[in-house]
Amino acid sequence: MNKIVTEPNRTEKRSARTRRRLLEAALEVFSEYGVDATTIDDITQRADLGKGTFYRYFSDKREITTCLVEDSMARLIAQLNKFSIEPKSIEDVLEHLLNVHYDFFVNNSGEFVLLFQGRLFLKLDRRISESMEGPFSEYLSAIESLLSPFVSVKMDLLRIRRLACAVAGFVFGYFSFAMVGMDDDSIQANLKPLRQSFVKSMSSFIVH
Amino acid sequence: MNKIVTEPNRTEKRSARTRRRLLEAALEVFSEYGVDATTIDDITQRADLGKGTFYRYFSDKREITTCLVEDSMARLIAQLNKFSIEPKSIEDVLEHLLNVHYDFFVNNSGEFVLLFQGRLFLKLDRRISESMEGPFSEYLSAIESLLSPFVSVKMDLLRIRRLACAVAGFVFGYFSFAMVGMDDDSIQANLKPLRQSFVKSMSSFIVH
DNA sequence: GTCAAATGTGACTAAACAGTCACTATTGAC
DNA sequence: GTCAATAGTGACTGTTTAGTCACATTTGAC
Repeated sequence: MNKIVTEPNRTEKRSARTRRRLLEAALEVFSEYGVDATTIDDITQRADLGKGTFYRYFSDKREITTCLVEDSMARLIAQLNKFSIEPKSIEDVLEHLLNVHYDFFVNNSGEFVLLFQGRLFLKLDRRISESMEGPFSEYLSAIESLLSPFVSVKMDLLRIRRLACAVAGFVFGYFSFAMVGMDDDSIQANLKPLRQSFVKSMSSFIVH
Repeated sequence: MNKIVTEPNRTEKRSARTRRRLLEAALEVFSEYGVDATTIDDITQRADLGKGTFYRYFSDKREITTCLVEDSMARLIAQLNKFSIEPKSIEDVLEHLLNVHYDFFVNNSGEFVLLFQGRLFLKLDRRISESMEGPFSEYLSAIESLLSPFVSVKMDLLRIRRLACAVAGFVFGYFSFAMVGMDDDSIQANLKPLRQSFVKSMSSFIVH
């Protein structure tokens, strides 16, 4: 048998690079103007490509948005599953959850608007959102998996899902308010003590 | 001097009613499709009025959005300033804050999308958001006023504003996640214990 | 080099939408 | 009732944007 995966040639490299440029440009303009307000021309102009090139890679704005959301979610979930030290308690897990979210959005601030709007629009614009149930569902499942080893078997799945909602809601909501009118240092200085308090609240909520 | 405020005649009543119908219709479609995705035709069709009628009362979508936001904010702030019992401690105030937000969004779920998107879009679509700095600023000030009698004089304004951001962020963020896939009873049953924990965290954050 | 296959392009068409305006309907004053 | 003033209307125009396609450019095979 010949090798199935061949070395990518120049054409394939160019194609992959163009696709990447489109995705990067879309993320940029989405975070500047918002997903809804962004046009295809905004994306191709930012990417310094012709408009026709966009339609060679994506059928419409919904599709590129879905790609970006899935990619962002996959990276966020990967971070959630990567521990620097093995968690010993539910407090460790919660600290980890908040740390990962914080780091993720500080290092990828563009993703914040994308994921947050995507989530909020679930019940709004069906055209874009239907294809996003998947990634967000996986996201909540990932949080559930992290928590489940530390909660009693008696605790039902609904309760864990609710906790996942609360953690995610706290982080997203706090960021959405803090990011307006606060510099990075302020956010960090402020979130730290709140985070500790929040971990304690959440823990006591779980253990009931 | 004659009375300045005369009894409204039929024409004035009709005019007021039409304006109200437009505002109600706009709130409905905003919460269904999102503010950005809504067109003027969506609003007038929902209100069962001609398109021209819209432009008789509002210059564009930005203006009717601003009206709705200001109105919602005024009612939310009024609720914040109305206590059933005099607060005796910072815990009482925080409980009150969370209760008011909860009741407000349960009874006016359409407003949730409006205020939340409005807030989030502050840094996105300048065309709509610039006129909203005011209401949201007043909102944060209202929260500050409630808290200030109970915090030490040493506590700076920035810290209070941050707490206001955290409270608002928590409530908005939690709702945004909880409202998808949770019925009203679930939200209520779930938010209550979380709310108590959150009040304790916040209190300790304030007293340092 | 030649030719074929793939990628890139922007002028073009079609559709959606904002905003206008000459007209109709309703109301108030008499 | 008449007339004037105000409210309501939807077909119309101009603008913006999505999506297409005939052509240009780049690459791979030979």
